Amino acid sequence: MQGLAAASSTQAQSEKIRDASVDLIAVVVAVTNQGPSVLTVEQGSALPSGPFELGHRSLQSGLRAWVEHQTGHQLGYIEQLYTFADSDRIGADSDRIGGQRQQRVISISYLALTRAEHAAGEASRAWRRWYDYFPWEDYRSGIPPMIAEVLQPHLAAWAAEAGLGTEERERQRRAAIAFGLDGRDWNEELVLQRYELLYEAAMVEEATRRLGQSAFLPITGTPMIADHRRILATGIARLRSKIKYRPVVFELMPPVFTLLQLQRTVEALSGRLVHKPNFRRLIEQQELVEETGETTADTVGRPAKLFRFRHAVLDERVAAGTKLPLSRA
Amino acid sequence: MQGLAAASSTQAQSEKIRDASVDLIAVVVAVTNQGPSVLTVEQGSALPSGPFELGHRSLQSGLRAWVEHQTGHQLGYIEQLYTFADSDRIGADSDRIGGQRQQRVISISYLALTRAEHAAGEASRAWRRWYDYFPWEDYRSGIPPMIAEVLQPHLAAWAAEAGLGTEERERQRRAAIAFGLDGRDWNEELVLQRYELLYEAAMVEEATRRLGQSAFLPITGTPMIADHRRILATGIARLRSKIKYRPVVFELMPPVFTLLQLQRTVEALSGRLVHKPNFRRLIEQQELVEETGETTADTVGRPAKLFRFRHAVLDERVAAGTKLPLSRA
DNA sequence: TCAAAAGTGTTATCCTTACACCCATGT
DNA sequence: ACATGGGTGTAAGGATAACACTTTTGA
Repeated sequence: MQGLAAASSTQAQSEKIRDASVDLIAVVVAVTNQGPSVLTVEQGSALPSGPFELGHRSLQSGLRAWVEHQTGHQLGYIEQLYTFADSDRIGADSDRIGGQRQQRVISISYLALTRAEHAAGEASRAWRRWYDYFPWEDYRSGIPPMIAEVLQPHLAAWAAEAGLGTEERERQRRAAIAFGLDGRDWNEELVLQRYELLYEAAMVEEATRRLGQSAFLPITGTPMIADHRRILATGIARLRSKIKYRPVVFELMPPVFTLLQLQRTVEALSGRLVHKPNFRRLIEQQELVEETGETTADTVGRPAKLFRFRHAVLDERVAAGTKLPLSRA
Repeated sequence: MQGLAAASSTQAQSEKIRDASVDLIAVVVAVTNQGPSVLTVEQGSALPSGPFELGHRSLQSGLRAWVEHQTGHQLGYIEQLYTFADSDRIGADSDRIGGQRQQRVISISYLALTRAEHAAGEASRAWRRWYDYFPWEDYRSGIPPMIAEVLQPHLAAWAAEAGLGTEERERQRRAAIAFGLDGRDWNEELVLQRYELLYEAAMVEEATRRLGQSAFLPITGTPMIADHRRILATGIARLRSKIKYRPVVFELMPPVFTLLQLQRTVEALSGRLVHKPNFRRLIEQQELVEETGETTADTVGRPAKLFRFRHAVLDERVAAGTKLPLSRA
C-alpha cells in the first residue's frame, strides 16, 4: 500500500486529500403503534448523525455512540448502506476558503433495526412515520390517490418538457417503471428510483433548494436537510428487499408475537397487503418460528397462538437460495 | 447538518477527524482464457487502489482514474462493496507521530466487471486467477482435495485449541457451516466467512503477520498486502450472490456468445458445475438472450447458435423476485 | 465411425397462488 | 346472532430437477 501510494502521488501530491471529514448517518427503523417509523432529530428534519472521531474504535461503534448521544437509543442490528462523497456538500462552507484548504465530506450511511418499545413519552416524537416522507410508498389501502392525482400529471409534464424526442420517451419510460403506470405492476422495492425521479422533476422540496425554481410545482412529502431523505429512501429500499430473503423482520418484533402481528409488520415495511393464509404457511414451512404454547388474551376475536423466532435458523440455512441448476448434486 | 455537528462536537472537539485520508480500492473481475481473474498490481500482491483526491469529481471517477493509471484498464460496470476504517491500518506509520496528528484511513472498496479482451501481452500478467488466492473455492472438479487433507484437520485442531467447552463447539459449528463439513452442503456464497475463519485459525499468511507465530501451520493460497485478499473475498462473495438474481454475468461476456460460453462463465464465477439442459432452459425461459441468427465456426462438435444479451430485460423486469404472498394482486 | 458438443422431451416433485371454508371468542 | 380475527383444506398452475435421448459437426 505505502509503496503504491507513494509511487502514484508524485503525479498529484498536493491534491491528495488528507483532511477529509467523515460523517456517520443512521437510518434507524422500528415499527411503532404509529406504523413503520424512523428515528429522527431536529423535529423530524434530520437523521441522527455525527462525525467519525478518533475516540471511536470502529465506524459502527462511532455510529452507535452518536445515535445514543442524540436520541438515547441503543442500536442492535446494523448494516452498512452506502458511502458517498456528495459534491453538493462541498458547497457553501469549505469551497471558497481557497485552493489549499479544500475539505471534503465523506458520508457513510447505515441501516439499523430496533424494537421501539421505549418509544413512549417525549422520546416518541423522535420517531416519525416513513410515509410522511414518502406518501406515495404506502399501498396498504390500495393505490395512493396522490399518484394519479398529483404525481402522474406532473411527471408527464416533466417528460414533455424534455422536448419531443428520445429524451421525452426515456423519461416517460422511467416514470412508468418506477410508479407502475401504463398498466405495469407496482414494485415496492424501487423506493430510491422513485425519489430520484421526483427530485429530477423538482417535485420534492430538496430539489428546489439549489434551483430556486420552487413555487408552482406541488411539493410532495416532508422534506429533510441535505440528502437525508435520499438516505432514508435507500434504507427503506434495502429493507424492503432484504425481508424477502433474510429473516430480518424479527429484529423489529417483540420476543413473542402472533402471526398476525408479524404479518402487519411485514405489510408496514413493504407497504403492501399480504394474503393471510399463504403468509402463515410460508412462515411455518420455512420453520422460522416456534410456538410458545401461550395464547393472547386479545380484546376481540379468537385468541391467537404466540410464537417466538427460532434463532437456530440463522445457523441452519445460512442462505437458502440456490437458483443455479447445479449438476450431480 | 452544520447545526448538528456544531452542537455535538462540543463534547469532543479536538478529537474530530479532519485529516482522514480516503482510499479507493477496486476488485476488477474478468473471465479470461485463464479462468475467473482479478486485476492486480505489484506482481499480484495488491489490488489497484489509490487515495481519493480533490481532483476527482466523485468516488467512482476517482476509482476509474486510479485503475486506469495503474493498469491501463477502463472500467464499465461498478458497484460499491464496503467501507471500513480498519484499526490495523493505523499501525506503524501514522500512529506514533503524536497525539495531535493521528491519521485515520477510510477504505472504500468497489466491485467492477469488465471484458478482458485486451488482456494479452504484458498487460496479461496483471490478471491473476481467483483460485490462486482461494484454492478451496473451486468446486468445478469436485471437492478440492485440500479441504479434507489440509483445512479440515487444522480447523479441527484450531477448534480443540479453544479448550473443550462451548467455544470449541462454536468453532466446530462455524467451520462445518463454512466448509460444508459433517455432511452439510457446500454454499459457494460463504467466501468471506471461509477466509475469515482461516484468518482466525492463522492458516493464511496475512494472519501470521501481526502474531509472528508463523511456521508450522500450512499457509494456504497466495497472500496479498494489507487486507486486500479479504476485500477480494468480499467481491467474489457479492458476485456469486448477485449472478443469481440480477443479469450481471453479461457484463463479463463478449457482445455475442454461445450458451455454453455463458454457462462456463457462470461456472467459473460460482466455482460449481451447472446442469447444461436445465441451464439453457433457465436462460431462455427468462428471456435474457436472443439469437443473432449466426452460429459458431467452432473447432469441434456441432456448431452452436450465437446469442446476444437482451438489454430490454433491464427495463422490463427491474426486479422480478416477489417472495411475498401478496393479496388480491 | 467416433468423440464432442448442441439441443429436445418427459416426468416427478415442489412451491406458489387462489379459493373456499370452519373455529373460537366477545358483544 | 354476528362480527372479528384465527386457522385449515385443497386443487390448479408453474417452476425445478433429474433422467434419457436425438442431432450435427470435425477428425
